Amino acid sequence: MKRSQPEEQQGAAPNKKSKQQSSVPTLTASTKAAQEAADARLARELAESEGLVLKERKERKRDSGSSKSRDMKLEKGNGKMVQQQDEQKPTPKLGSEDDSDDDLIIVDDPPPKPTPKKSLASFFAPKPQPSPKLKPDPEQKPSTKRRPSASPSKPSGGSFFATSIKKEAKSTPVPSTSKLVAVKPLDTSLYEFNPSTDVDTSLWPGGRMPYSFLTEAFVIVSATKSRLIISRVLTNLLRTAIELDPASLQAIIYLTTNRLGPAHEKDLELGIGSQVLGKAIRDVSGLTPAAVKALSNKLGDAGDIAFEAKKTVRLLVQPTPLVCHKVFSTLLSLTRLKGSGSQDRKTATVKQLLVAAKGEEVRFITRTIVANLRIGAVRLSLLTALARATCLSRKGGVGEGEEPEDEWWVTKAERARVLKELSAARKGKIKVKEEEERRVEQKMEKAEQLVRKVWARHPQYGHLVDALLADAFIDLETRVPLAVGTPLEPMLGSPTRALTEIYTRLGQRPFVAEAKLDGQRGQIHVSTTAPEGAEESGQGCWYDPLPGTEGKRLWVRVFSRHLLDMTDKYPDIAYTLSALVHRESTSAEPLTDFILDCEIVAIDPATGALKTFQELSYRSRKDVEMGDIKVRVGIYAFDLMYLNGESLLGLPFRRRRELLHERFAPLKPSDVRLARYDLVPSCTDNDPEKVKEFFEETLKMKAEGIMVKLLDEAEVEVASDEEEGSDSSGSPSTTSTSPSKPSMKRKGRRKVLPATYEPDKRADSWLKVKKDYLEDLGDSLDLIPIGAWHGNGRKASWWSPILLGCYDQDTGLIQAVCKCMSGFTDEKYKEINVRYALDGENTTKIRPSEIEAGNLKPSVWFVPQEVWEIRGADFTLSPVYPAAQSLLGERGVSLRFPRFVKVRDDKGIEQATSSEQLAGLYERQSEGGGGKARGGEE
DNA sequence: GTATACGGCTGTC
DNA sequence: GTCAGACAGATTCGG
DNA sequence: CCGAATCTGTCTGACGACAGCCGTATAC
Repeated sequence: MKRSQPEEQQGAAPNKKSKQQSSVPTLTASTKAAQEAADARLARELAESEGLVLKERKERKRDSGSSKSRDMKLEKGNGKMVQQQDEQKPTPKLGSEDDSDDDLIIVDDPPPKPTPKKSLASFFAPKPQPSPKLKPDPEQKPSTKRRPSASPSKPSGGSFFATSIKKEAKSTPVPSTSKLVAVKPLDTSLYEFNPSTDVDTSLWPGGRMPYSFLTEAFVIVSATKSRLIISRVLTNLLRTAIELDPASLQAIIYLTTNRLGPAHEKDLELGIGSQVLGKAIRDVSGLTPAAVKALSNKLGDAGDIAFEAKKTVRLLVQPTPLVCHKVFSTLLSLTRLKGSGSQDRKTATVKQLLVAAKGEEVRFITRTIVANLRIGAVRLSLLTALARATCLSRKGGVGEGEEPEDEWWVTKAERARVLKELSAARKGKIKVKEEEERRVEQKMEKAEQLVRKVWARHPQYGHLVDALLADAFIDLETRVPLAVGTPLEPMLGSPTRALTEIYTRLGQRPFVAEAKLDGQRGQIHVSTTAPEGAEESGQGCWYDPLPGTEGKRLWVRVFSRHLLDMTDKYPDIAYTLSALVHRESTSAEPLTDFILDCEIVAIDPATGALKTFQELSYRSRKDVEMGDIKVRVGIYAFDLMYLNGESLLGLPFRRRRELLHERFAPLKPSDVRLARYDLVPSCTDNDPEKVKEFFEETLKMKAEGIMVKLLDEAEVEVASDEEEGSDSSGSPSTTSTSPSKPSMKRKGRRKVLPATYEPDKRADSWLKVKKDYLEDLGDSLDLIPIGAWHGNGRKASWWSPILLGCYDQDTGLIQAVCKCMSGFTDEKYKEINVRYALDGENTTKIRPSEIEAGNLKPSVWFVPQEVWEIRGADFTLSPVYPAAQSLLGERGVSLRFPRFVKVRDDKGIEQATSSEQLAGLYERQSEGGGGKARGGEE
């Protein structure tokens, strides 16, 4: 790849010789790649310094005087450690700077970076009081409601800290954690909170942020639903990291977003789920499987279970505190455990973590391990927090103590002014509405927008964080640019319930309707000059033209919808692109690099007919060789985000589409082993009849429906009701002569719909109309609820999912068809709980003989008695559900995307959808006819 | 020791 | 993929 | 005119069917 181009430098100025100021280090392709490599290296090093891969650790230790001697123990059997923990009895000596006598992995390396100063803290900080209240914040309405106690583990009332710490203090002689508590709680107002004085770092091991500190933030965050509070806590958390332990920032971010690295990085699977973890919990706590099971039914969350289970365990020895960056690198190291015996080693490590974790740490480390943090904050909350934290605690770009007031930086002085204003306002002294605060808020919002924008185009925390730490927001977009080789978040469409809704949403603005093919989304990156460093780091792949074919040597990388790297799943795609680039190489402007958005669909290589999604999924996923491809695919392109060194994201769809059609005409390689390349079928005629025809056509080719895309930016009225199209087309400045009826509530606000490519947005300028959204087209069945499982998390007190069956009229048996958990309101769940109460007469522990359910084992069986209408998208051939199996052969029929619609009071179980009907519906579907498929209706 | 069946995890929609 | 629930902010209504 | 009620946009989490992959336990 060439020099990185500032993306979206408006006006498509064709030639931009890298105009970066030399003073602003930019993240060019090369540095970026180098960066990725460095990331990887760092990760490796971290991991190697851990107990698992440890090699030269001893040596290093010896050098650095402060070492602990026991690492070796770890080296032989991790599994033993747990036991040892329990048995050792030396009393922990608090605060002695060598306080780790026991040496679970995750501890104690001397800090890699100079320790942040922390002296001040001890002066200003009053004694840490262990009860930072979750107080409603001064400038916000007091909406600090706790979550309903549906998740039973949550502290109910009172300060959680206070209680948890008290307990801790009781059970352990030395309440070391209480010393780590923030002197001001993390939900302190942003204007008041000041990491360098308000956090007691005196016990931070080596100056690194302890895991318990992070956990505190988690506790507060998960105790509230208020986004404002969440954002504030996360902001303060990141600020303390930036100011006191920047080296941990990345680890902290990954830990709170519950990821181990960028999505597109390979081999980041933990391979640990609730089962493996359950075993670890049993081992550590000594509880019986039954006891754990009971907890599980009650709590419905792995972390809560671990927390409860661990309560019963008394450790004689206080484990050394966990530290954020170590926890992270330990998790990363789990990722690398492969091969025979790896399972045991993994559980051993997990057990060590569990043993080392204290109190709330147990809950969250467990959730982290099963990749379900349930904190009410993921990516987006974190990005805003990161932006705000950078505004408030910026590191880069300024010298020590310097605080220039500029458009980004929120200085101490400004914060003080806001505080003053707020307190004055509270006393009623000022009429003016918090001007100062508004100004500062706007500053931070601007920063949020920027960070989100940059993220969407380059979703990689490592790069983002480094860039922010180095130079905050200055030229951020060019330093962390859209780049070939790094995926961008895909643009999404918003669901649309009816074809007519297109016009109420878009008026008469010109649009294109495209077939929404049923395959797998692909984001294809191609370059004739690979991004530097890409090869070493194993990203993407060079493809030489296949022997005997025309092609061009190309570097290719393919990403999935969630940005996972699936390059080696589709070599046939790479070769096709090679042929395509070769074809264009004689044109005036040959293709050098580009990013395509497309759908990859299984096809019949002979006829080119599209095949079903299920058939696509038969394709192997790893290291596919051209020789043994069994499932042929076609590439159906629908958008172009980058072309020959320039980002096209800022162009209207009309232009992007033109470029796509001009430069990327269909290609049917003569070599059948290659993928076909085509443009997605589309219809530019906006006449409602034509659109409807097209929609039906797409159904015939086994598409799910259509995507409707606005061609040019437009200002549209948000529809009042039926008022649409007819008038709203022309001048946008309708000034609304208070439209028609005064009774109409909304008088139609106007809003701008961009036709640009908006990564990571479910934009209203893309509308997806799927057949199963449509009232009269999708498949709906009438099924009998026959069993259920205990719900998890939010649904821990309900039955969820619920097993459903159809009625086999020949045998009178009820055959399981699918599970269903979507479409129920909380109200409905309550009703279900009443009717199918665990000890009531409508449930049984053992399977009623009239139910046929294969190997499925729900927690309860329902006595069949009612019929529910269930909607789904497609029928699938199922290896696990017995429905209609006798009629179809080896496999039964099940339903894709099942959801509850309503109860059919008018039907008895004999009138439920029958096995025959099911079989019929499946067969009709595979014949390819669309059409109405409604079971059980007379 | 090798071949096979199975359970668990992850990722696609 | 599906869905419902929840918060926050914008808009409208009621007095 | 202001506060309450209502609507909208956006985010979050709780789970569906299936497929392949991987490690482990079992059979030969």
